[in-house]
Amino acid sequence: MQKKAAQKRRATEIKKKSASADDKRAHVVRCIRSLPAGTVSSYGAVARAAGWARAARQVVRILREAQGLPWHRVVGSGGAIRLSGENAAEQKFRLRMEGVTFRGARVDMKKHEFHFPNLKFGRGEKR
DNA sequence: ACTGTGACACTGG
DNA sequence: ACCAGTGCCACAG
Repeated sequence: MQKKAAQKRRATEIKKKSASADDKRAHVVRCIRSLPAGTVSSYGAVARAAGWARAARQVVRILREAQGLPWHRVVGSGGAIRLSGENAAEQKFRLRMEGVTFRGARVDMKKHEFHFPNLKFGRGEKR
């Protein structure tokens, strides 16, 4: 049975290396999917909610790559639309369709920011 | 290995 | 309100 033990050891070692990044991605995806229509969140907030503080840019990457996500519900801090041209228009359009209101060029966060419930991924560090 | 780039965030003028 | 500078993580060249 040493063979089996060895196999297991190898497996856990591999997991130790690759697992975390993938898990984090999964958490981010889940957070985004959990955004109710008519609400928004920010890149940084999503990252923290997923237990991956300071990974706002990775959230962006995921938003672009992953399919079937309510990408339009994620904006920059303060409710700023960070896309440009057609994309920005598209996002604003979709948000408005869901009843989201704007204050000038940005989403009215007071009214629509979504506060993630305490999910227990891994404590998002503080700064 | 180093540099540049990105749908970012935060601080300080 | 607008801009730099800095920090951040991942990926492409």
